[in-house]
Amino acid sequence: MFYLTTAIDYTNGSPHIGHAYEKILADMIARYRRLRGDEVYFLTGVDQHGQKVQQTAEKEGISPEEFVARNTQKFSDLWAKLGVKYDGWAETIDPRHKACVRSILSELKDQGQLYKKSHAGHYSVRQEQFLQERDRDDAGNFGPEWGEVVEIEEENWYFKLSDHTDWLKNFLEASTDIILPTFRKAELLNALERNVGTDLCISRPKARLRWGIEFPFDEDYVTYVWFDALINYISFAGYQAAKNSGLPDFSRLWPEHSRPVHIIGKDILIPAHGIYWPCMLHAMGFTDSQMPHLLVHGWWNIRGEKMAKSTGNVVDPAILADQFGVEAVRYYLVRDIVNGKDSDFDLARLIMLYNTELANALGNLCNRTLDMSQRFTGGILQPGGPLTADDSALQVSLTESTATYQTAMDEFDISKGLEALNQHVVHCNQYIDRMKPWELNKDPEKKDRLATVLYHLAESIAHAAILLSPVLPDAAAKLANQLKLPGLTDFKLADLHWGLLPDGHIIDKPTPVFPRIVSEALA
RNA sequence: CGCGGGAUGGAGCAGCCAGGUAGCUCGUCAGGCUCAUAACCUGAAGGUCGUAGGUUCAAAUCCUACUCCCGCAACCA
Repeated sequence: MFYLTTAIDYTNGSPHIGHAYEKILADMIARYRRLRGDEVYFLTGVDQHGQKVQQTAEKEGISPEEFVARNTQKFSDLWAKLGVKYDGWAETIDPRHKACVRSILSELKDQGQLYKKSHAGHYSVRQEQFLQERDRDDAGNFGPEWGEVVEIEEENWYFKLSDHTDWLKNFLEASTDIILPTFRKAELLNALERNVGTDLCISRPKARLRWGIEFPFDEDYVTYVWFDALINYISFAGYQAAKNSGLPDFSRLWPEHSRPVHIIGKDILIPAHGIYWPCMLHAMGFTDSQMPHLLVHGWWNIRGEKMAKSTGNVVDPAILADQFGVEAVRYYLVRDIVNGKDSDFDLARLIMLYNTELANALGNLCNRTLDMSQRFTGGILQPGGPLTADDSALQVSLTESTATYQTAMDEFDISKGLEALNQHVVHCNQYIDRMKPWELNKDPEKKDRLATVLYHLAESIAHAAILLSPVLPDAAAKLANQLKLPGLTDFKLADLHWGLLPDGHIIDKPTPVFPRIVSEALA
C-alpha cells in the first residue's frame, strides 16, 4: 500500500497556486503509483481550528462552523476543478478526528508524556504567543508588529518532546531518504541540535481560544494547532477508529515496515513535521520502520517575491484554469520547478511551456500522425515491415525514455519524467522528417514502408498517452480516444510493450488535444 | 562568527552529493520541409560556470575566504 498525504490547508483564506501546486503534485504521484500497479491511498484535506478562524468568523459576524464550511468549499471546489482526485478527505472538525486526538491525549497523559506547568512572560495578543527577549527591537521595545503586548502568567499542558529528541537525532542521522530532498536534512538536524531539552506547549486556555479540540481531562483547554492538525495523518487513516466509522483500515494503510509519504512545504518542515510529528509518533509507539517520508517542496514566488496576501501578489489557480485550461496549469506547476526548490511564477513561461511541449511537440505530433493515417491509409494501422535502423532507433528511444521516466517518477521528479517523455516526442518528430511519409505515399510500391512508419508513430503516441496520464489524465484519455483505444487508460506500466496497437487497427480523425494558447494580452 | 538556499551564454534553469570534452528550454541568425495546431526539421552565433586563493594530472563540481541576492530564525509561545 502506498499511503500519500499532503499538508492540510488552513481554512482562513482562499487557495493560491502554492496550495494548488502541492495538491497537483500529490495527485500526480498518486496517479503514477497506480499506473505502476501499486495500491494507493491519497489523503488531503483542511485544517479548520484556531484563533484566526475564530477571529475572522467573529469579524464577519458568523459562526466559525459556517465560516469554515464556506472556506472548505473553496478548497474542495478547486481540487475538483483541477482534477485532484483523492481517496480521503480530512476536516479537523470531524468528530472522528476529534475523538482520535482526545484519545491520543489521554493515552499520552496516562503514559506520563504530558504535564502541566506555569509560564510567565510578555504575550502578544495579536500573534497569540509569548515573546522573547530577542523579539525586542533595537530600542528595546516590542515593535508594532506584535500589536498589544501584555505580561501574563499562564498554566498550560506540555508534551515531553525532550524525551524523544535524542532518538530522533539518531534516527535522522542514520537515515538517508527520510527527508527529501536530502539537503533539508542538515537544516533539520541543526534545528534539532538547538532544541535539546525543551518541551512543547500543546494547550491553549479556552478563555483565549474556544475554536479547538477540548482536552479530555481538562475542559479549560483546547489543543494547540499542531497537536490537532498533524494527527489528521493517522486519524483519517483509521487510527483507533471504530469499525463502523467509515474510515480506512489503519493496519492496511500504515502497517509495520511501511512508510507513508507526507508531502509538505518547506515552511512546515521545521519544527512541525520534522520534529514534533516524528516525536509524537514515537511517543505513541510507532516504530522506526514506520516513520514517514517527508517530501519537502519549495515555493512558487511571484517575480522573485514571496507570495503574500498583504502584497497582493497572489495568483488564483481557478482563474488561471479558466483562462488557460486545467492542462496548462497542471503541466506548468510541476514542469517549471525543480524538486524541493523555489520557482518564480511567470505567465509567459506557462504559455510558452504549454505551447512548446504540449501543443507544438506532442499535440502536433499526434495531429500530423493521425492526419496522415487518415489521408494515406484510411486510418488503418498495420505494423508493415521489415524494420529499418530508423525504426529500431525509434523503438530504442521509446524504451529509454520510458525507463528514464520511470526512474524520475519513482523519485517524485515529475519535471524530469516529463522531460524524458518529451525526448521521445522530439525523436518522433525528427523521424517523420527523415521518413517523409508524404513522399512514401506517392509511390505505390512503398505502401508497406509507409504503414511501418505510421505504425511506429501511432504506437509511440499510445505509449506517450499512458506515460502522460498521471500528469494530464483528461488529455491522455483524449489521445486514447483518438487512437480508438479507450482501454489504454487502464493500462499499467508493466503492460507497456511494443504492439499496443493491433494489426489492422483503425484510428479516429485528429482533433487538436492541446490547442495553442494565443495570447495577445501578455503584459 | 544564527541557519539554509542561490549566483552557469540575451532570459529561465539543469549539472555539483559520487571531479574528467559545459547541457536543456525559450530567444536570435541562416537554411530546409509541407503531413501538421503560423506547427515540424537542420545548422550557426553566443558562456574566463559571482570574486580571490587552494587541493589535483584534471575543478562549474572538492576545500578556504570574500561579495551580492533570497528565505527562515526553531525551542520559548
